[in-house]
Order: sequence, then structure tokens, then C-alpha cells
Amino acid sequence: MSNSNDPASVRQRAPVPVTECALAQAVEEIGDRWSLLILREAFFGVKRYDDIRRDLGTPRSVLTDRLTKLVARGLLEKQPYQEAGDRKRYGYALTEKGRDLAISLIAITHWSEAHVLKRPGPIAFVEAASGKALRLALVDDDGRIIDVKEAATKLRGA
Amino acid sequence: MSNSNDPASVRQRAPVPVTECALAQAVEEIGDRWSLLILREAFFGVKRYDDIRRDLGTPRSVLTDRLTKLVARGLLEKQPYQEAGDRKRYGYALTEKGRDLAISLIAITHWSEAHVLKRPGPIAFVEAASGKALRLALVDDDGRIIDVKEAATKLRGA
DNA sequence: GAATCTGAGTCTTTATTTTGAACTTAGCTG
DNA sequence: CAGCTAAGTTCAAAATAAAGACTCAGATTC
Repeated sequence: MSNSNDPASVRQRAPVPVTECALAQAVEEIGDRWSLLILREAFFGVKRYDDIRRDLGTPRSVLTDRLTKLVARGLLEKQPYQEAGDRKRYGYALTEKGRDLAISLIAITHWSEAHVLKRPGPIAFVEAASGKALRLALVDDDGRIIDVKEAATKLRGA
Repeated sequence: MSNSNDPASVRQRAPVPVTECALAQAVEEIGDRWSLLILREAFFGVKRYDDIRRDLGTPRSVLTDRLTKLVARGLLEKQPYQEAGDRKRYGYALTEKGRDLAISLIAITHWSEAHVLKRPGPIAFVEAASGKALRLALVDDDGRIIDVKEAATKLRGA
């Protein structure tokens, strides 16, 4: 990204204060031990409180809290449903904002498979139509793929 | 990714237990309020304890703890340096494992700019050589760009 | 119509983590 | 040697999270 092999003695400062940093805002919204996992459930179509709980083992009080916050922040929305002979209940479904996190979740998953798990994970991302494996890449406006090592950051307007 | 507009009444379960899920492992390593921000500093070449502290305002005890853990987990490594007329000290530099998180940080940053900040952030990712803007995309083996909406998940071996 | 079941919470107590501030350390300088 | 600095440790107070019992609303069963 930038300057990553300066000697440690070169003092640097972040180009943007952390309070204005998009990453910091994102960490506020989804940077805890459960939110990303709850969203993963949502991506797999798991919508019900007790199903999420069964999959993740989240304590009830925490799950309730995270679901409420994810709804308040617009990543999930409540979806009413009713089973035959039962009262109306609510499930949780991804909004567009939530769905747009897919790329981030895929990126983190790929990274974890490469560097934490150190083996290909059980889930592959494929093109729905062809079944062909997909990976993430940086591309320029012409659709050419650029290696991360060729990438840098630039201050807008600078 | 999959099934995301099933009615809420359809019960689903995650295809893989959370204990074997790459995302969950990643959250263990970097899913707290500070680690990603510390890594962001590292991407900008900020290597010294006190410089990170100045930029982020992290409490000392937490910063020491996170740096130690990030080193133990292989995302950062200590780099000795010595200023003229001072003793030897250590800075923190990204390892390959840490550097490979770039794609994830970029993805999260893009998402946050689109959905949290709701304006283009001050930092753009560009190709170092040409200065041309870069974005993230899903590509297949032939380098063709595939829209997220065309992507699905598949269980390996299934 | 009283007792019971079920999904989705809420409440309460206990444990863990975070914070902020003061204190420590190692080597340098004057 | 007293004082300085970057990096790190310690500790009490505050905030968060976990575990598990309790609640609630409607449906069913006896």
C-alpha cells in the first residue's frame, strides 16, 4: 500500500486522522466478535434467532443486542413471517448495505484460508452460472488486474 | 452469496460449523476494536509505538497487548532501529501475512465509504506506476470480472 | 379453561476486557 | 549523577460480555 519497508526509524503519521477514517467507522459498526458471524449466517440464508443461536452459540443477550444494532445500522432488516398455526414472528434478512459486505467477507475468508487455516476452506466462491472459481483482485478502470504490490494510496486532491 | 431472499420462515443452517469457519478464525485474530486500525497504521508506514499511539489514541496497556499479539500471530514483526545518540529500539512492520490483509482493508474501506461515510473517503487506492484508480472485483481464472450478484458459494467436494 | 409448549426475547449475576493514569526501565545527555 | 525519552507495566474503576434463569404471547392439548 505505501512505504511498507521504510526503516522503523523513519517516523510517519497516518495521512488521515482516525476519526475521519472509513475503516474506523466500519470497525464501529461491525468490528466485534459476533457481527460478522451473524452476517455470515444471513448470507447463508439463516434468518431466525434460534437458528443463528444454534449455529453460532451466541449468548441470547448478546445475540439480541447485535441483531438490534445491525437492524438500527441498516445491515439487516426484520422480515415478518408466520408458520401455520403459529403467531407472527420476525426473521432477519440482509439489506443492500449488508449484502455489499460480501466482498469484504470473501476477502477476509480468503486471507484466513491462506494465512490462518493454511488450507483451502470448505466453501468456495464460484460464478453461479458456470461454477468456476472466483477470486478477488484489484482492477483498474480498464479491467486490468493489478497486483497488490503495485498498489499505493493517494490522498484525494493531493 | 446464497439464498438471501428466502422467506424468513425457511429454516436454514450454515453449511459449515462456525468452529471450522475461516471467517471465525480471522475474527479471533483481528476482530477487535484496535487491531485493524493498528494494521492500517502499519500500511501507512507508521511503525513506532508512540506514533501509533498519537494517531489512534489507544491506551498504552491495550496497544502493548495488541502489538504483542499481532507479532505472536505473525502479522507484524519487530524491527530494530537506532536513532543517533539513543539506544536500540523496536518498531513494528508488516509481515507478508499482514500485507496480505490489504485487500480486506481496502474492501472494508470501500464499503464504509459507500454505506457508512456516504462520501468518497480522503484516500484513494491507485496503481503506483500510473496513478490510476483501482477498485476490487471478483475475477475468474481467465481474469474476467464477475459481478457479486453472479457469485455463489459452493461446498468443496459437493 | 387450565396446563403446556415454543420461539424470541429480557433480567440478573458473574467474569472478562477496556480504560486512564501513574509508575518503571534502559540508555543517553549535559 | 539528575533528567529526558520511548516503550512498557501495573492497578483500580468502568464498561462489556457470558451464562443461565425468567418472561411473554399465542397455540395446542387435556
